Amino acid sequence: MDGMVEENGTTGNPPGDPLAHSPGDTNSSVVVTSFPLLPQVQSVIQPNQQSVIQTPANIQPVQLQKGNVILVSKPNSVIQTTPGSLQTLQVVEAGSDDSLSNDDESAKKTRRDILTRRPSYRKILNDLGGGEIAVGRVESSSECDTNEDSELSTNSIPSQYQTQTVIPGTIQLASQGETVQGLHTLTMTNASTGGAIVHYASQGQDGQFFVPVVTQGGGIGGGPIIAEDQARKREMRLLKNREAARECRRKKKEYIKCLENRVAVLENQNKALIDELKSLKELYCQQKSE
DNA sequence: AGTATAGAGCGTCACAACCA
DNA sequence: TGGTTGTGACGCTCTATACT
Repeated sequence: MDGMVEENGTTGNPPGDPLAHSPGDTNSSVVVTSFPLLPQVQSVIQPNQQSVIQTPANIQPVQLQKGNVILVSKPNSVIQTTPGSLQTLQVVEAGSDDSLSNDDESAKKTRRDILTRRPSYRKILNDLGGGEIAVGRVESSSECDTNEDSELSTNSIPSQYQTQTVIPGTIQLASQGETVQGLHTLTMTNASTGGAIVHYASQGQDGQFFVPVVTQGGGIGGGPIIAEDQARKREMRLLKNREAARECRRKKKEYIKCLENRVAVLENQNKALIDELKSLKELYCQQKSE
């Protein structure tokens, strides 16, 4: 059932989850409740079981009216979704104006998604076809788009980074609106070692780096072919590492969220135990005075 | 309005661990 | 032993916010 919040005992954590529960843990005291607005969700957390609220990836919003409480009294309990899709749990007062703030959040997110990062100079160069851009021969921006063999399509170049030729051997990357993002200049000069020195200049940072050039039609001894193969391998390695880094960061964030959830659970449990101790003390004092 | 700063995200590099 | 993968570290860019 889509969006159903189901009680799940000890199977809620993926293998290797650092927050995995120990099956021998039997502490439990308090039960929780049902969700009045969601008839299909009842008794989601039961006593004497490790408490995990687990949902499929496409969780539906769960709305609690004021006064309802999710009380997790089992040590190490967490509230989680399917692996890789941890959602933020936001508890707002039902019927209050705060619930409308979700629109602002989504609008902010949409705005952030629209705004794209400015690619690095190396990425720009790779997108442009690397060293295959002939020095002094670039006559129009469409020249760069003819590199059909490139694994990275030039279509990925944001429209605001379209190129224009100013002088032979020089490529200027002008932002849309001319001066919104500043002007970046790539100047390529010949190098005696079969490559090109690329000088780049932009706001606040100038420098240069070497780009090997593969001549069209091959060369003597297959050297350019090897260079092309190495460049391709490097590109593949970078691409894989890029994705690996992305995945690694996603896992790290997920792990941190798990830790934060665990802190919240433990704090709630601590508070509940303190309250219980307090009430037991009062009861004891009453009985003693009688 | 302009500037400084913090925080977040990203790409890349280096390195260790793992595997065939 | 060479290739692959995961992750920490570093630098860069961008955005939001505070301050002047």
